[in-house]
Amino acid sequence: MSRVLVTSALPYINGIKHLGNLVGSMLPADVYARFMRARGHEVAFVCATDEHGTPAELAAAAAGQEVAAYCAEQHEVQRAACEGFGLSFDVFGRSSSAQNRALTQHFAKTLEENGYIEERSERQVYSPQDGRFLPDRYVEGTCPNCGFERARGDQCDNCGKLLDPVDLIDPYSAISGSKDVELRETKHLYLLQSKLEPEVRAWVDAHPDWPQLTRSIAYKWLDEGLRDRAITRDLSWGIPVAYDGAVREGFEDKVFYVWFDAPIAYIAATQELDPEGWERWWRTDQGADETRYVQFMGKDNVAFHTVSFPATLLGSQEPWKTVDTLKSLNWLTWYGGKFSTSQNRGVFMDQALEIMPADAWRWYLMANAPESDDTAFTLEAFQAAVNKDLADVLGNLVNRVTRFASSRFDGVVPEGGQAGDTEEALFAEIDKRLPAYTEHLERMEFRKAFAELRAIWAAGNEYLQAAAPWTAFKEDKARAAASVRTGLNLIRLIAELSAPVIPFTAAAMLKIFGPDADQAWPEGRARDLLDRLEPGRAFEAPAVLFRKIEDDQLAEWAERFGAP
RNA sequence: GGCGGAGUAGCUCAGCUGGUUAGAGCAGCGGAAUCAUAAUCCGCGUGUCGGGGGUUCAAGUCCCUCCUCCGCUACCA
Repeated sequence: MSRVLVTSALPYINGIKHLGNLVGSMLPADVYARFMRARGHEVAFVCATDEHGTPAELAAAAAGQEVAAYCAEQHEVQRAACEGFGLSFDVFGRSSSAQNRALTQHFAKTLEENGYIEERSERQVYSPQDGRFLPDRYVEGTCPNCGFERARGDQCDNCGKLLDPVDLIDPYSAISGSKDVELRETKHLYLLQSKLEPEVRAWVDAHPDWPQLTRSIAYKWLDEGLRDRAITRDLSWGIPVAYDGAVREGFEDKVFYVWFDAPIAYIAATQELDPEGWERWWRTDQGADETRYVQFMGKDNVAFHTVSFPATLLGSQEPWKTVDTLKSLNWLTWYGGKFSTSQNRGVFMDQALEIMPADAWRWYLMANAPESDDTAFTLEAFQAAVNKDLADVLGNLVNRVTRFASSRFDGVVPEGGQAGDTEEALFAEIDKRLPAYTEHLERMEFRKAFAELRAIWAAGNEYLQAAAPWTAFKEDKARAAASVRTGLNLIRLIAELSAPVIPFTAAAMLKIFGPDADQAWPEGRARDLLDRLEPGRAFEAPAVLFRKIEDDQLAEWAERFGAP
């Protein structure tokens, strides 16, 4: 038993997330956190909404709301959706919390005291009509390279060329469309990452076990030379640039940059979770050196977690816990293209739960997680996975065993008979697959893990087919009793093994045998694991676990969600 | 443009440091069984391993080159 800190990349506040966001970090983190808990570890599973930045302000304005009210509302919407998906966060905080404000200001102050922060002046695009400075991508204009008329200030979407807003011909505000844009002088705090490069590099060097993708992204940044970066922005919504309650002179209309405060919210959310004991998760001098810290994120986020955030932590020269293991995932695509809110392409978390139970999504998404490459989501594949894997293989196994046992053995675990060759074959298979499954989960290789789990479900059907208690019942009742008892034990075992990925279903399966079922991760030999239910114990055949997806439903969804 | 990832059966993917006839699930075809959600189980895979060139006794696996997709490229988050 040890302590495991699990964080999921923070979902941005501007609206409910789609399935790709879900499987990109929050869902795999949940599966891992559940598995770690079952293994007996003390787990803190931490997430929060990432609430600052220009998009939040714009989304609030578009909704006609004050940004604080908008964020509060959207936080609740996202929290509810996560709960619906069974995401077992120990805390789902907010980057706008008081805790995060204090911590972010603390880090900035400490970094400055250590000589890693300085003020610099620069010129940025300002829009008088919008009354705000415009981030590069909110300035649009004609591309000087290809003539595309809606090129963004950071890059042209048409020819792909990297741009500077001042390069644009006829620039205008992407927010209001105003052509009245100008360059204005503004000063900001810069984090001198260049001075922290040796520390960050040494820290990355100390983690040779990271995945190739993760390491190569980190070294890419390091090898190019870490650049100093501005950690403040000209915005009103965010964490004030203040130390000890006093706003820094000249920074009255500025806040910390969202990417500076967002990862700090991992710590702040842990404080929300455990105001007294949070330090044992985060301070290596307070026990965190015995904590294993695992982060989940999409591939776009890797640099921030391997370079930027560590630079903040290391630069503080305080004993903060840094990440031990990173799991980065690729993208889930909508039929090979991008999920898109504005163009109504794809399924979003709230819609998903309207049409199918959480476990159906959880199973499909995790069994097909985009681990090695981007992966296409299709409704057809989803239908196949739900109908075949969940309804036919798993659901039907539970149904056939419990119904047969109920009708022939009066709803109690039958006694009599002994394990024979058929059972031995099952034991052998479980003894091979269960350790493989466990190992894959330990390594966070989810596709492999759930292929193994599915094989265990199938092994149940194979066993039943071979044991054929319906035949044995007629000539050798003891033999049938032994088979049914093994089958019932198998259902319990399968429930325990399936709980990290399909927790709702697993709970329903365990309930078959009463409310007191042990939920620890199964350890030991199949022979013993499949002989835990005492004969005579009553059980109740459950309702059908999974409803199938019919073709006409699929057609309706395809229409609704914009399937190509 | 630069860096990184990926391109394997109709679909979604495995294939470790090069070594017997390239695998799994789904879909498809044939059979068995009938406890069960017409659910299960068994059997069936001649694929230019993106194209081309090279190294080697031997390459999906190493090298070169070209093509396609994706991410990052530090002011979207």
